[in-house]
Amino acid sequence: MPLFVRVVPELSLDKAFDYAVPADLEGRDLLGAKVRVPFGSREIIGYVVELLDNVAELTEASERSGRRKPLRIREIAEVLGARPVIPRALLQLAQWMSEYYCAPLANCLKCILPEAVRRAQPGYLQRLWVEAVPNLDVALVPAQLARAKAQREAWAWLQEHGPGWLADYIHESRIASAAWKSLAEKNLVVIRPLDKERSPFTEAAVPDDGGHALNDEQRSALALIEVESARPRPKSILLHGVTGSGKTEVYLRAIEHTLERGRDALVLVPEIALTPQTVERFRARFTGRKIPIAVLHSHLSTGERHDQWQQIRTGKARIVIGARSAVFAPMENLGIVIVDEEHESSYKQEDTPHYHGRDVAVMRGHLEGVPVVLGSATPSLESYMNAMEGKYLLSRLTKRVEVRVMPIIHVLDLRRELKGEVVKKGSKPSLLAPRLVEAVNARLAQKQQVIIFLNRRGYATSLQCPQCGHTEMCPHCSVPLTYHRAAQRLVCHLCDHLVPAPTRCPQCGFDDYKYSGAGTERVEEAIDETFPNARIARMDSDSMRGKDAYRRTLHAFSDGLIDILVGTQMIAKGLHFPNVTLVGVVNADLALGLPDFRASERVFQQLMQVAGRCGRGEVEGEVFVQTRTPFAPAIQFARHHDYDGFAEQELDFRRSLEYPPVQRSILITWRGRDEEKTRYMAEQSAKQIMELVGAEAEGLGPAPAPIYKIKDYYRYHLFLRAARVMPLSRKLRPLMLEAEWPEDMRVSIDVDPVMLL
DNA sequence: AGCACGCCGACT
DNA sequence: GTCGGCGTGCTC
Repeated sequence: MPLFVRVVPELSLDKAFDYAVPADLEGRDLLGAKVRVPFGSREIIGYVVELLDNVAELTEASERSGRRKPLRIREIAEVLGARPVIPRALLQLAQWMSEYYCAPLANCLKCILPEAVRRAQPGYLQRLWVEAVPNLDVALVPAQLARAKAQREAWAWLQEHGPGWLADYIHESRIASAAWKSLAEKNLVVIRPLDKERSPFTEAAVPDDGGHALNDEQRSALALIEVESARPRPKSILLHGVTGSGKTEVYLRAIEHTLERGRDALVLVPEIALTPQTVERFRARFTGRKIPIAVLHSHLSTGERHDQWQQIRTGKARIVIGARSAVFAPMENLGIVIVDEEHESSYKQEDTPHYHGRDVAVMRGHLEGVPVVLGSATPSLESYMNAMEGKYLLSRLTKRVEVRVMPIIHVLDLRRELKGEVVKKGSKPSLLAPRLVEAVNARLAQKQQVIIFLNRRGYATSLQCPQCGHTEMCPHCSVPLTYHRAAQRLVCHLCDHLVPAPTRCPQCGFDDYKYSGAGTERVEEAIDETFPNARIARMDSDSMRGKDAYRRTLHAFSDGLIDILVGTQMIAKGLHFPNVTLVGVVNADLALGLPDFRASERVFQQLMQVAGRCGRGEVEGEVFVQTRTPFAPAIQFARHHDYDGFAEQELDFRRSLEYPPVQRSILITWRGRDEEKTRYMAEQSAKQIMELVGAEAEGLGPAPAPIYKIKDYYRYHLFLRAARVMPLSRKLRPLMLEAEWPEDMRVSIDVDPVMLL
């Protein structure tokens, strides 16, 4: 019987507090329970994260703070709910994350319990709404607040932004809640709880597609999963299947098998792939059989999320489909985890804790004794290496279903293709090589469809003066501004800084300013000119602002109302259009130039991914890749559809430089407004870190980050490499969590970083 | 996070 | 003098 428990408060407080268990609560299942506890002069909500059996275990803090008055241990006031809100396995998972990713436990618990669920007490769908008292003589107010600066600011904020959610305003305006409350007490504003409305779930009936016969490869993949499911300590399985090889069918069968065994299934997909299309595929198979499916994605309202979560927690949902954070779905009867497109970098969370959905999934599977299936046409080198070393099992699907062949990939060397071209004064250089144009025309003539792909990030249109070479930079970030033609503006992609596009060069005054580069806008325009009779649509995050725009464009394309689809990443993923027979890649070089050791891997993955978009129907597909570096390994191996070849050579490269996955890595970033101070802090604490880790890790830096400044914060990196992460994390964690940094200095620690910018 | 405590400047 | 705003520190 535990005498004491450790509780993490439901506050943005990265600490745990110990409480005594009163006699009347003995025998209750407390681990993971939501509790009400006394806290200073008030009572708060918290979660029991540990059971302590004797006094000796009580707060190590009592030793540290021992010099002061002895610690008083108070009792739990109440246990909320009949059983713990956090399933045991998830609590363990949070504890592992906290250690591995060097993050506060409270922070990891937040990942596990969605906001909507944590706030879920009586008025769980209510939030505080603030608005000015109507019919107030606005002119008189400032005088009334003459002595209250913060309240004046809050009042001004409200005048400017109108009524809104109090929590949002406190956050955005950085004016403390006290000021707002004072305004309310002075009857200048009204703060009241308001329902955040919940939209009903639209459930269209979908016919059961019954499933297709499996080919030999699919059958053996399934067999492997089934055998593994039966083991007490199953290994994770890497399912390497080329695009169009029927991975999804294998998932569906594996899920069926799991359900038959009376267990539930969790499916993770990348955020961008979590489209109605994807979910349909699962619903088609299972809803007909009355198997409830829960979906978790970022666009759910608070209420919807809460509902879905409860469905899962109470065991009603048998299948859960969701993006990264769904890895924490509170299932208690888990039988299998599937991570589709496991190589996707969107599985990595960009803020603390910097966890990787795929890796957390693998750990969850390990903790719960269930197999984790990692699927991809282009596995990450991390997973590939794990498979080669026997840490994961490997299953392969090398053939496309229904005897469809892989598309032929033509590499067009732009340096040659466009050589003969004379760029006339005042005209723009061609974007598409004549051979590509010819091929597109041929396909259009046969009433087939075409996808033109370009990488927006690398290919953003920066503004360069043809006379002096001056490039307009963002004043707050060290990146060039991007030209948006429709709005005639220059925009920063990092901080959204926005200025009207200048008509003359700010540097030398040159007034025949040409906008170079080729964003989707420019490509669409060029394609319009080149193929005047084709119906063209553009798809990128700018043109797809509306909620429905995405779906409608895809429908139009699928119905054959569009001939050429131009777009970014968005159209590279998982779309299935049998009539697409040609894919053009405007420029494959972009990402190769990035200061990131994974650049080559990304280019390869992207090319394979895009190539997979065509030849999914009866007619053989064809891919044209334009590049100025035709002999780059990423391009050559992609051309031959040779994943293994690429992986092996890339792994050699990583081995020679001791980069991940051969060595593991941790990236520490210092950010500060003052350039000198930031550099100094980085150097000082880097020195401290290197002393601490000793020979265990090798450190590169501290050095200015590749993107030196973002939103007016200067950034310094320290890149640590080591054979193993956990020992390093254990050493770094206390240092990172306990260190006190000067005001306006932020430090982040990223274990297994994906982006090094 | 929120709530005490305490300092400080502005007014009955 | 004293009232209320706002900075600091602490909560098992």
